[in-house]
Amino acid sequence: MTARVIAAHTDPMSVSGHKGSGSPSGPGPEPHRAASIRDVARAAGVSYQTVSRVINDRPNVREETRRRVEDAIEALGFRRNPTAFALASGVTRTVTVLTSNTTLYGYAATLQGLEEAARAAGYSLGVKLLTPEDDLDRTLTSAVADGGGLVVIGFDRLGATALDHVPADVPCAAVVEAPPPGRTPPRPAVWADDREAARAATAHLLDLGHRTVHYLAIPSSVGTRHSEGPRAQGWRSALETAGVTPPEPHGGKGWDARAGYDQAQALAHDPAVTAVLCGNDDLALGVLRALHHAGRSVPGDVSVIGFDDAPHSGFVTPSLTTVRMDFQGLGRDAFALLRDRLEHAPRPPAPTFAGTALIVRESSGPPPA
Amino acid sequence: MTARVIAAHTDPMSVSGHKGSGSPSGPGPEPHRAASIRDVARAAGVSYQTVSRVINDRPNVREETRRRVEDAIEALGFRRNPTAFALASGVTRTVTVLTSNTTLYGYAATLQGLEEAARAAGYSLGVKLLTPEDDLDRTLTSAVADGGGLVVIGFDRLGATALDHVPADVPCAAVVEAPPPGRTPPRPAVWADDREAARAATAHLLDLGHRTVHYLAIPSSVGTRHSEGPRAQGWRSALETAGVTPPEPHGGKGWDARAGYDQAQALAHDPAVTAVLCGNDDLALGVLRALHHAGRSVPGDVSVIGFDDAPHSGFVTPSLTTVRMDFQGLGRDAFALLRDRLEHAPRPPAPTFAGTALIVRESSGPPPA
DNA sequence: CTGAAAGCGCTTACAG
DNA sequence: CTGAAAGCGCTTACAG
Repeated sequence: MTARVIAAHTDPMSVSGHKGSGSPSGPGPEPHRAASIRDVARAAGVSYQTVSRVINDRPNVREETRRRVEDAIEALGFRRNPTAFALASGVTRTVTVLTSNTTLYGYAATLQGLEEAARAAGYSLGVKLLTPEDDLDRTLTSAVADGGGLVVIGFDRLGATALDHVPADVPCAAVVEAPPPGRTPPRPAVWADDREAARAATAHLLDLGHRTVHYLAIPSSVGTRHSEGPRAQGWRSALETAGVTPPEPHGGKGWDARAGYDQAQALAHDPAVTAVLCGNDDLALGVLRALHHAGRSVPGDVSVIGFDDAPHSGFVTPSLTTVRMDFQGLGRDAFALLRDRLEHAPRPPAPTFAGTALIVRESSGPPPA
Repeated sequence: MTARVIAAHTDPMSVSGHKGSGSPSGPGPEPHRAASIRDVARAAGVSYQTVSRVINDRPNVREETRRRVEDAIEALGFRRNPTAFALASGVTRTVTVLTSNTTLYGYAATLQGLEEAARAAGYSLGVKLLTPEDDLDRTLTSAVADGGGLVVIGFDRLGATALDHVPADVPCAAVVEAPPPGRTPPRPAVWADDREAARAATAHLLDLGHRTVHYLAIPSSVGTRHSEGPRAQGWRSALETAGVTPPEPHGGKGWDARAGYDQAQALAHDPAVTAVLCGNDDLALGVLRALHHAGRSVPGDVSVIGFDDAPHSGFVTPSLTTVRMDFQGLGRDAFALLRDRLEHAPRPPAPTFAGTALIVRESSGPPPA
């Protein structure tokens, strides 16, 4: 019933504190001031500007001089101080991602794609959590002050709002739930074709013979009242195409299995319901559970389809028919967009095509006879 | 089947580039050089050192002067440049977390706890992913160069190895799988009592009447050959206490449901097996699935217990008996440890007691008669 | 209580 | 091809 904390105070001197030639305390390597550009210059017998040229791969350095400097760098274990670099050059190889969540599968996977791309490009990655209680402007200002660029994950309302508040002159890319409205998008952004994916999932159920399909929504980043998210739109459009009047959508109040369970009560107990499309897999798990408690079988009595293809969705029973998304690809693409913006790329980034795909498993089938 | 990328190049000027009084391009606010300490000083009619005093809450500033400076700060929207602050002061309010994973529940939740604590303390949080392919020393050097402190998530071998390689003079705290061996721990660290939790879970199964309990392991951060992780130890110890010879543990080759499914084949098809403790909930889901495919019911034929209590574990069928962990608490505590180290706290941090708890649900019950 | 100086580690012009 | 100067925005002593 306990978590333990143990503290070891082995080194009373802060490495970040100003150096003094303090006597080495205790065993181990003595606190070692990092070599600076001047130390390297001295060791190589050149001026420190020349060192700067070498570490920045600038031309106009004699081959032999360059070699001597490189040897000194190696010998002293020199690494350029990123803080000083940032201050002097005005360039920060940093990307800060703003997100309201880091544990839900879609968010976590997007974050991972972002991280991989950032690391590959030599960027550091920062994370700032968006919370309703927190002062949004404060969070944004502090993110901007950190330098570098911003990537906002705009899957939900909080993220979308944050995106709207990013000052126009701050380099920023976004991964969003749906294409921004209007012809001149305010920001570089990436998104998956959720609308089409939802349409295909709904059509799959209709093709199976269901007379209609109910929808349990995730909270959307776009208006809750007058408009709905792309997944809901795709569902609605598939029904309309088939000449079916869409029933009232459910949900919209949460993302997790508990929210799915709670919000599916009405659906689960309505014998007319034979097919439910869910805004994500967690919600679908909750629906499965509600159906179980209502004594209805899946897919015998009711078919259920999820969204996102979380790693465990193929291993629950019944395994979940769902839409596979490429969140990591979205993250990578968003980083690429930001980087182009940051580094003044001459050409606009090439469109990439990461896929969505309907994965049919056990939870969907024909309606009861 | 597509993800779309759209690029908007609304602002050709980089905000991070050196300012020039560039003509404002297009609509929107013109690129605005952030106010500096000198701008504030000018506006307030004082020297910039006085501004420095005010923003650092230093004494020895006349009340009226302070007020004038604060007004100027407000009027100009001044925010101290963190990069310059870091360079001049040698203090970086940044924590970089090193982790091999960001999507598995335990990692993601720990990260979230870290983020919350960091934000509350006014620290920025960076994330660096640890990969087997990557050069560990390079990753570490770059993390250290970013300044501030490190928190490494040492749940697995990669994390534990990284922790071992952190130079002794770098401020660092860790969240680890098990208490560090030896009496003088090398680093401030936090951990939960996994051993005791696994013991309790195993005892629960024994109390239910099972003759023995099998174990499906997660990969451990500690030696795979001569030693085993704390969860395995707790399981083993509970069996031994009950006078039962522990069977050979399974698993150790992966963390997710697929790994659980694959590694549970032998257990699932062995009629003598009536109880399985799993290293985490994902593994348990895979075991449930393997059992289902083998035609064995849970908990009728076999009881299954997981670890971690992931958010959906209560909503699968059968719902999972599992051990609830306080990963967020672990993250918060690790940050507190690091902060104390960074800010030279006089007192060692007080031990905190975050809980683990056995949550009994549907997947465990008495053995078949 | 307040100001003038020097410096953090680097870069970008500007000389030679 | 290489060096001396000025500056990034702030802080920490040091004067008054």
